Amino acid sequence: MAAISGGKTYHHGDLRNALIGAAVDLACEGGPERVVLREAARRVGVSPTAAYRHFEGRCELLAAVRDHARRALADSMERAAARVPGADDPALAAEARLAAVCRGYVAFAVEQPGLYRSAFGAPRTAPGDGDHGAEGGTAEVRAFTLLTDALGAVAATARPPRASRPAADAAAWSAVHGLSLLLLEGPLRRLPAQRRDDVVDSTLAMVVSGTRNP
Amino acid sequence: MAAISGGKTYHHGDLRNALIGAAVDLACEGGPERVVLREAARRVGVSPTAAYRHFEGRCELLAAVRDHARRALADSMERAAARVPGADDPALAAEARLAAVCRGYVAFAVEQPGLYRSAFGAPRTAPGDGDHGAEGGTAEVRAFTLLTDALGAVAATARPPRASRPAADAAAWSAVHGLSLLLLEGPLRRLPAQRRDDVVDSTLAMVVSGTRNP
DNA sequence: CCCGGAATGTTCATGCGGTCAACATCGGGC
DNA sequence: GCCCGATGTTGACCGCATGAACATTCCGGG
Repeated sequence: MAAISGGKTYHHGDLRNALIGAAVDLACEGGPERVVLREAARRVGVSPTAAYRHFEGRCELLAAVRDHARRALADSMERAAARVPGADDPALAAEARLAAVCRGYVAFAVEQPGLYRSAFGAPRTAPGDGDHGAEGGTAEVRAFTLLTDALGAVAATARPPRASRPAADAAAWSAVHGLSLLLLEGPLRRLPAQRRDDVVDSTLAMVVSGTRNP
Repeated sequence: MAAISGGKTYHHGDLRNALIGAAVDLACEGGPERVVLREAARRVGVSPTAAYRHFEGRCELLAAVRDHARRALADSMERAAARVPGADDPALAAEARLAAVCRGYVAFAVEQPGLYRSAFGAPRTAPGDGDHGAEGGTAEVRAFTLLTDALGAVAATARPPRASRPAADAAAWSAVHGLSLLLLEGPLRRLPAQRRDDVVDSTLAMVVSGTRNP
């Protein structure tokens, strides 16, 4: 059995998930650099090296955290989008949804800084190790899919139907991602909440405007 | 004397700068996380703890690297701006300069990834230490000033002269910063060079468009 | 010209983290 | 009921940040 038996046995039963949980907590508390094998093991009440039975090493644990963080980010975006009331004008509705999705993105970054910072970034621990994990192209990041779809919907309703948006998706993503990081660890951190809203609004305006106009 | 005497004396003569130099090299090679006191000391040919006579600790060394990186970034932007030919139409000239400044920004990030990544980010080493160093507001980052000025020039030549750009500067900065990071360590890394240019163009178009339109 | 303190480096020691190898224990399949 | 493989544990090694005590050098009085 792999259940949660009360008494602590020699074998944990679900160490892998327990470690991931602890690692996620660590990431929430202090970002990816805080995710430390020994500490995660300590929290689970297991010896420092037990993790190696379930992960290649720290990198792989971080990768698990990263996946969790990406899922959580996408969830935040979907929740934000779900809250926007429908509109009659499809164009307006599309724009509202785009804005909501973006807000959900930034909101997650601001509310879960540690987790957000763990969501991206190549596995960069050893100096000369490319990432051997998966991560094919830009896909597989649901957050990106959500953004792209919302963007596509706006473009589809544009007055002169836009034909090619060569890389407009990436541009929009750049904006929200950059904004998030500037707010989190960049020079925009420690910005009074109200000014922060201004900045967010400005950026979203830029994104929407850039989507609507050629 | 504090010069570069040939024979190695007990006293180095200019250890501080030598260490900064080594640290900058390290940052170039592997980003901020590669900046390690012991390695820098090793490269300079000095004992591991000698650095403590010149820096509080690793954080302060990193701060020195960060300042260097920011200067280099701003230089890259200025160089890029200096290369754009003048135009007759002041509005077009302003837009061209804005684009050039942004390109200089992204170019630096792509050409000097390690250094670029060292240029921002709060000094985050110990879990619970806010940064005690300076870093007042958003100022003092010459790169930001360059961007803001270029942006202001575009806004000034806009057909309906824009009155308030509440935080449009930050929006533009978000775009270039986010783009840089996505290209560097985000899902846009390992993008073929040509597609990369598309993405850059798209983003700049969004920035300019957002500046021109309400 | 000589001396003593202040700078600047060095050595030694502590503690944390990643990772490996050898050993212990448990859980099932035969 | 026994044996093997999966899962944990101990112990050890190495690199790094950092602090304390000691060594060397420089420089400004006297």
